[in-house]
Amino acid sequence: MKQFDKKHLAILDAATTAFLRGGYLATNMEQIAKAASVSKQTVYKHFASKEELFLRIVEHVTARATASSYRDMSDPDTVNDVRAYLIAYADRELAALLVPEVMQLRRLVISEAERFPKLAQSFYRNGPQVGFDTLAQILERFDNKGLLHVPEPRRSAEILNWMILAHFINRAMFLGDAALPDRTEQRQHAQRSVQLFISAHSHGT
Amino acid sequence: MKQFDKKHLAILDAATTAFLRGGYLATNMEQIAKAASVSKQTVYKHFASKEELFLRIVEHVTARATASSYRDMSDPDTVNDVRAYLIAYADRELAALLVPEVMQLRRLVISEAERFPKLAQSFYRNGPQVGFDTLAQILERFDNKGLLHVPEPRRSAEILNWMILAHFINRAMFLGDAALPDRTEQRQHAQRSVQLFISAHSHGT
DNA sequence: TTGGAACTGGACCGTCCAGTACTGTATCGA
DNA sequence: TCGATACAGTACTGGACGGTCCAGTTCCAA
Repeated sequence: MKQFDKKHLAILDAATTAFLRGGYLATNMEQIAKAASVSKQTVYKHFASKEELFLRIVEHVTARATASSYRDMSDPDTVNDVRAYLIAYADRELAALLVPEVMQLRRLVISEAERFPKLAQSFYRNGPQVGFDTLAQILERFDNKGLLHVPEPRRSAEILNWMILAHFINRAMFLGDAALPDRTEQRQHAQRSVQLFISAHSHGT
Repeated sequence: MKQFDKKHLAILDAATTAFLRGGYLATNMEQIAKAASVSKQTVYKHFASKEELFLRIVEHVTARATASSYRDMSDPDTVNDVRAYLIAYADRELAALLVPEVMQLRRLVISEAERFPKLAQSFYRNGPQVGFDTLAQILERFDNKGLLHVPEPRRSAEILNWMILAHFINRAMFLGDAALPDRTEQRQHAQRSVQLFISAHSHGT
């Protein structure tokens, strides 16, 4: 690996940590340079401005978080046990999203939603909305196969998605990452919320 | 009203607007002074520092928002129509919380959760947690009267609360206050989420 | 080995901002 | 009416920070 690329990554890394921790305004370019063991000039050689560096980083972290969440799920068409499938889905989502990095990213994007509205829109599209879409497709398949009664898959997906995630995410937004639930608590919550949803959407109720 | 109190209120007002709009760091004391038609000296006569002014304002707005939300609900013990009662509850909560002021306050507190952790904790206790408590009590009464089957009222309250609020709040966090739903959409959502909850918690399911 | 690109370290510029100091004026209670 | 207090307006201090500049050094490919 070239020296150039090494420094580039070091800067990205240091900037990611710094911005996620302190937000946009509270982070200064000298901190970043020092944390990357690099001179300020070098930072500006790689990134035209503080703003550009910030945008690149958010983009990067967003992509990483989304990718880790909605991957490797088995095809809902080959599934019979709806309950087990949805619990597995919920559990995976909780495990992927309830981590400090994603929580910090959320805080950061919300903080800067006024200053960088496009950034916030992009985050929402590539984050939560992907979750709704994925879940809506799954629910629609189950409805088609007669396994579940879901006349409005998109609405139901939005509600179910937040039944799974909202409490822990919101708690962490305010009380910090120390308030994030451990895996045991996550699994219990996955079961509870999916059970509630299925009870309401089984046929004959 | 004394001149002193008039200025005091003018400063509070101007600072509220400024901080809610731009956040802590992006707001400066001269803006506030000018917006309040007051000299900077006068601002510092009333509030020792930027930080103190900020804390007072958040406290003030939090109290106002909480008060407007959980008030004037009829006694759940005298109620027979659980569905209508919960829909009214949900609808009131949506109408009270899905307003720009509360959304801006949420963004602000989340932004500053690192810098002012006590503030964020206080917001969470006086906001969301009050909602959980209120709702948990209601559900417990209904369970006691045999109108609903809710073995874990606290957990159920957390889930129901976010079924009602999470989607719109999260959308507004990222897409801005223009994405807030109108009253019609709020009412529909109140019905949908309460209906889902009740379907799952009726006896015999 | 050599030439150019990348780099360091630090000085530097312009700007912004919290908080203070000072001068003169309006307000108000006794 | 008189004295104290609050006030406007403005200049100022001290420090932080984004971004630039420059002189000298290190790295690397040809």
